[in-house]
Amino acid sequence: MDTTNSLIALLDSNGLSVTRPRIEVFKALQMAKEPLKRAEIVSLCKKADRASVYRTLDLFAKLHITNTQIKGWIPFITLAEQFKPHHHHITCINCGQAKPIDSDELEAILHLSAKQLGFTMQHHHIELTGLCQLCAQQRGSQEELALIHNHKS
Amino acid sequence: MDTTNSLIALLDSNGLSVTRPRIEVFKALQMAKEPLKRAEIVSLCKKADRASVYRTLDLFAKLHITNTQIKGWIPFITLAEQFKPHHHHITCINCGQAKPIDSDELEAILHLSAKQLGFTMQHHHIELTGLCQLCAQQRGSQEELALIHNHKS
DNA sequence: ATAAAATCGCAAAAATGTTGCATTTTTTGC
DNA sequence: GCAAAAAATGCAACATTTTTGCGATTTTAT
Repeated sequence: MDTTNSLIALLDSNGLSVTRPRIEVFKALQMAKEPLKRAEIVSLCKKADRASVYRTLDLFAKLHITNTQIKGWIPFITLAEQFKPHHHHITCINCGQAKPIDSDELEAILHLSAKQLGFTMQHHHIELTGLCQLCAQQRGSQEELALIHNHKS
Repeated sequence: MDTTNSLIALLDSNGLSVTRPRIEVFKALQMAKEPLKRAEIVSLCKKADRASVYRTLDLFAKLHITNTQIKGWIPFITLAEQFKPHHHHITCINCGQAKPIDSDELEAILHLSAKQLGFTMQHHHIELTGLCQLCAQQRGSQEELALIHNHKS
């Protein structure tokens, strides 16, 4: 799941345009597993002009969308924590098994809902619990069993 | 008082030559009250070639003579604490007045002494106390006074 | 859909950083 | 001190990175 929506929200809330170069730079940073040099970002963003990438990175730094660290004189860039791709989990209350939920639609609707309330969402945390398929089946059997017992008694 | 001696000691102890560009870069950093860009150091060091300055700054960073911090994509350089110019004090034990002592000869002889013992001095701390001129005079008078009293008694 | 505002792409220039090698400087061992 | 050896410099060309102005395009808001 990507966090593009939070980028869009932030640009929006600052009166800045949501443009293709900005999205592309953002996605390049999201894909990257390591900090990137600006030159690397330039070559990753094939559809964006070099100047635009530089301008975008300046902007991202000012908005604290990115962080910068230095390695051998060269600045390397990473997304700030709240912009890194993330996902949520649903946990089975019976067996404890957890599975990731990774849905762009979910993210989108959260942002949209917030926006409709006049908020710009910065961050969110979601906990889901339930019964996994297997546990649901087993519990079903147990209930049948209980039913039979009840009839007997 | 400068700390050039500690630079020389460090270069020496690493089998590195003490050259004019290295001294010049070091002094430029010493004079500077703010962190400097490499390009700024280049133009401050008029007698040293640009390439030498860059090579020297690489060296200084490796030897931890300098520290680097980033400001808007650009790395800025400062001397590490132990290489910053410093001075000592002498404090009057009577009135508490302190005055700075700022002597290259003092620094030099400390380094020399250490070297003669087979050491490469990295750091030092010196405390001097004494009587300032005024307090010395006053105490002189008091002693005369005490002397008179003693004679009387 | 349209006008206004924001941003882009381009291309040229400036600034910054790097490299190989002949020459010079520094160090070392008498 | 001096000569030989080792280390580092300066030079000059080159490579890379970054900036800039401006007309064209895209985005936003009505």
